[in-house]
Amino acid sequence: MRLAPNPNGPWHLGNARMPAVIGTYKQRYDGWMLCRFDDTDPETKRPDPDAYDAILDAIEYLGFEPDAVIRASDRLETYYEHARELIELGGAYTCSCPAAEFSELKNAGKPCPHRGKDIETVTEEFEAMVAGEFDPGDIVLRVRTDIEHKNPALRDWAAFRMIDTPHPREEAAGYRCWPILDFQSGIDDHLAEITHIIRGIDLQDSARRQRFLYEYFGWEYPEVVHWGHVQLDAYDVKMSTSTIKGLIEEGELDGWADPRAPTIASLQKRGIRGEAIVSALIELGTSTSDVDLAMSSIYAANRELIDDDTDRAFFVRDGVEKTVLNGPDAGSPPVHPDHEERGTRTIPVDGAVLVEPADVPPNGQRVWLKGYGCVRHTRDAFEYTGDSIEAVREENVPVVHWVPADETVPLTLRTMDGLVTGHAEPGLREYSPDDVVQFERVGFARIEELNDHTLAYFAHP
RNA sequence: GCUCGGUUGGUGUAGCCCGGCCAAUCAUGCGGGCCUUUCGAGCCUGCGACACGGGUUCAAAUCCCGUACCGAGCACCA
Repeated sequence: MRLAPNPNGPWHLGNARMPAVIGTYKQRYDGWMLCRFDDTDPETKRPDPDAYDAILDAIEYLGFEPDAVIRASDRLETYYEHARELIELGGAYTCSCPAAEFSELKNAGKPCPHRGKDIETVTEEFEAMVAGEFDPGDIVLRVRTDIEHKNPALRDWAAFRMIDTPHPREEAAGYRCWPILDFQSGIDDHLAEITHIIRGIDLQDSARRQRFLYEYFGWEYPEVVHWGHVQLDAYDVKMSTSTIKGLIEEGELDGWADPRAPTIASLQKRGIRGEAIVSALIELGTSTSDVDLAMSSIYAANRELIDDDTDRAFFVRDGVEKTVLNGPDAGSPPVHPDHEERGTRTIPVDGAVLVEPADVPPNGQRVWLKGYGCVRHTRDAFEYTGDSIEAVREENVPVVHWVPADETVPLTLRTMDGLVTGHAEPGLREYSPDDVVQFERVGFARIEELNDHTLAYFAHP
């Protein structure tokens, strides 16, 4: 199996489908998996030098490890060798038609004048291409298929073209004659002895084109599956590498890990496990129709993975301060409601607490401060009532979260919808960056920074 | 315009190849209830789909034809 990403930027969620599905097949059938960067376009889909490692990191985060990693831009000589061989086999010719002109002929099913060139001329011209003696647009090497093939997409397709823009990788910056994906990946898949290809529906005709190549060389084409496009709900930002890249450059997004961007990096920041992403992606299967991925299915998978061992904590948004009268000195809610053995956390109450505005009961009504006890809203304070828990069970007194007014951890929660400020309980200081906690009645969050200004990323409810 | 592919509940998916076991699976979502000192978890329960029209057949989600809608390719992008 192979993953063949174009390293033109860090990954979004759609790209994760490759390792998720292909890597899972590999694991299930004890296969072999190559990661090959198909970086043969230094211009239009120009590789981003940082993306190579970012993609490898993303694959690792998702829980997979390629058995080998190669870059197409290291392998130009191999492609040239095969092009020479193909020319010898009569399977390719150099063509200097302007693109528009060739397209017209092709659509009419008519061969262009260059199709009949002899092998010597073609070889000579191809070597001149390799030597960089042509300018972009002047000439291409075409694969001779069937100019009258009923599917115009398959007729005599281009295999190599000239590009003046140097490749961003220094090792490949000297090349001017670059193969087109259909040629490059076709050759590479065979040389790497790939038996199964899984990729996007946009490459359906690509497989048909490559079969012509395989026929010339007498090779057997791998099993191939094409899947449709994935769309996400819950995001305003389109899932497209170039769109996200553009928004970052314009300053609309704060980098690839901005929670508003549907990127792998952003989900990682939010403390969502790669495994959860994989399981949601696996659920999509490999149908050729387009599919909508509900973020809720990733959240559901993640919740199942982390709920049991994630500690609980209080985080009060936009806290309203209330003096507490006649109550105990501290509250002690459990660390995890389903695991008594993990004990309780102690939250001191020094005369006043902060609660969320919506949780302040009408005057005269009671509310249960979780892990502390029942208070009644009188005048402008919370008066401890000493009621037993029966007040909650029998009399429907609401249970709310709270933090002490004095000793808190000011915290900014970064969500998909922007920043939320508030205060977390003092015990949050005991955690470390990268820890995930569940803020009760708010949701799961991953701690990013824990110094003067504490920052956490919201994962999901 | 030419070519190729697709269409099962809100979403995803199983079933389709090899017609009957499908009054259509599972998950997620949403609603209700129970439980719970979280709006989390758990338990119970409800909602909701074979795109449409013909044909073949004793029998069609499944096979054939047509229509509609969606998508992909026809790049010197990947």
